[in-house]
Amino acid sequence: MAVTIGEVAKAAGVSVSTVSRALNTPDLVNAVTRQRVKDAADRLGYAPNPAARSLREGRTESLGLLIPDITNPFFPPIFKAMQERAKRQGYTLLVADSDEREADELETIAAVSKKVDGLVLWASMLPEERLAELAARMPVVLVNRHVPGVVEVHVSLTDGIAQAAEHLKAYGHQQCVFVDGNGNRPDQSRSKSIREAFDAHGLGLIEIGPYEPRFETGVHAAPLVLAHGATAVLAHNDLVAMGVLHQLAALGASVPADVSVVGIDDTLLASVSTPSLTTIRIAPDEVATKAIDLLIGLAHGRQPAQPVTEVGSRLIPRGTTGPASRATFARRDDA
Amino acid sequence: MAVTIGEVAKAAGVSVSTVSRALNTPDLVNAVTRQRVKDAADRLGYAPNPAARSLREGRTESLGLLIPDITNPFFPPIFKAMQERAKRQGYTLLVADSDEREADELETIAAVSKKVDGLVLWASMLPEERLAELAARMPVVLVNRHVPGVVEVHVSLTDGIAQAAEHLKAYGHQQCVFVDGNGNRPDQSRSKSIREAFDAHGLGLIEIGPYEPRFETGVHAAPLVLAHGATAVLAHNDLVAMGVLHQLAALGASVPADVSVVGIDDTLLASVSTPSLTTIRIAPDEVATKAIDLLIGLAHGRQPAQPVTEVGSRLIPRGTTGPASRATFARRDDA
DNA sequence: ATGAAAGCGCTAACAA
DNA sequence: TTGTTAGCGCTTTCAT
Repeated sequence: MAVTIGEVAKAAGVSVSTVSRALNTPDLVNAVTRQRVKDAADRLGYAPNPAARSLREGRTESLGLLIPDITNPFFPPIFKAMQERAKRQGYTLLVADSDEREADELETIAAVSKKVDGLVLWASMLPEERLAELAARMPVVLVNRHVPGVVEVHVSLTDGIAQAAEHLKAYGHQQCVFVDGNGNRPDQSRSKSIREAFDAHGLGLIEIGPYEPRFETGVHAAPLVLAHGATAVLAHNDLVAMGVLHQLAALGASVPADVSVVGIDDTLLASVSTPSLTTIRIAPDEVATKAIDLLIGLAHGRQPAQPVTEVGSRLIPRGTTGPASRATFARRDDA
Repeated sequence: MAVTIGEVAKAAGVSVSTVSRALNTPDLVNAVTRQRVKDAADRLGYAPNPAARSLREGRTESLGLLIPDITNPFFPPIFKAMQERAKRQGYTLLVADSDEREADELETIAAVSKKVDGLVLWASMLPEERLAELAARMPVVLVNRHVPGVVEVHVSLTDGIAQAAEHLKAYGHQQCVFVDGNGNRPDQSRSKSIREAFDAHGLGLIEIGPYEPRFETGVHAAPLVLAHGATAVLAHNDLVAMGVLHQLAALGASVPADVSVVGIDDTLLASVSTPSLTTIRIAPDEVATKAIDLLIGLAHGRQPAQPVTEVGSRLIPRGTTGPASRATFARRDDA
């Protein structure tokens, strides 16, 4: 067992309460005693036992983050930023991956909830009532789910999508395809805001899906894009976009000469693809900071003024978008 | 505060020790009492307070995993597999990202070590003595670091590299470039085993680097590959390989017709690239399982028979490797 | 300014 | 088979 407060007390020739005070509320102890205690603590390599402290205080100084799938390259930067932010405020961040399965998510929450002071639930699969219940029992911040009365950070793609529409319009595109990869996840369909933005810019939009947000979805979608005679594709996310790029190449269509492609998320995939992928970026640091700050606030009993915090997005133009081809690939094929 | 063992005891009309026993060592209590206790516990939604249990038991039922950078797509599957494995044995896995900075790593270890029963340190940046010290104080499993006497899982690229050499040889390649992206990380240079394997197969090998393991390293390396007249590249990892692919395309060289490219790690990048990337795979589940099992063993006082456990690798042939071009790209350029 | 002691929730002696 | 109780390490009254 490690060194305890009692041993420090003995070494410094004071009582345990003095040690506790010297370390936690230094103003309450005489300067020389304080120094003596601190020296002893350093010398012995004392560190408070978090379990004892938690038991006494009823707080763990830890936060939990539940995400659907850490292998989705969208999440690691988020986690990293949250961990950073939490650490700066003296909290440890505990991540858990729910694998997008409701049962696993429940199990994980059960296992983790008692070990943390609050939870960030990202795109939870749980039904609304369950989330409401949970939020009534402990501090909870939802991301990309909406439950009335529960604190939420809402990642809005509106700006990024509008910019994408404008970008494609400026390049002369007229007919686009949106590859929906939302499956049947709650509260997250991107379809509506995309339709609105494209309508507003007078761009033709064909939606296909919903499918699962996988590479193969993009592969599947690519020939449909050509068949529809569209010159641009907006994919559900970067991974799907990569599938589109892959299959367009296999079909002999070049990007962006024949077809322009836009992703969503600005993951590592976007920057390493060839050509590099035009995509819509949500500032991971901003979401992370807001969610963590809100959660720590809740853990300290501070309810935010607004239950919903918005985080914006923007287009990152890269190499997969360009002028619309005069003849669509399909028609050119006929020639 | 949540429901305690005392409340369950009262509800069931028994003492707290009976509740504890009914839940932890059911054989020690009368069947009907046991049932009564369990019912009461369920009804009240009782879950033991982990802080109290930890304090009492001296164990946390948590494990820590320290990795250099979670945004490296190599790690998420590892984490996921470890979390899975740990969960199955009743442990919570706590990941922390050290950002490849020794100071951060130390700080993180300080923050986390008291909250867990043991640590998996992946490619730690700490000096050997520090690791030895730490391992003397608590259960530690090293991955990709070697410190005498400390339990270690060693990921061996030997098999995968040998298969890559054989694969390239069979395709008629004669001159290859290895892009070293190891920087100055301890114990992890891939150079030696690569040289040995290529020598053994009579393949010419030019090493460039060491650089940092980044996309830009691959971009930088691509023209050098052509300048050396090589027809194949083995990159430090998939990310570097992606850089090579990107820049080869920019230089007008096609893959695999002009140059074959092999990565290492078999990350998501490899499967989504165009063409898909031939790479060397280390089974993430195997490393994860071994490391976690070893660590849990140590936490229970079981020293492994062998301090070092080996995990192998194998080549995953995909679309970036093919027959060597008769004329190298550089020479063809002269024509 | 400092010390003594209670008590957070739990498990495991020890008693009965 | 069950109950009583000590004690894990810590913070915080309450005294002094």
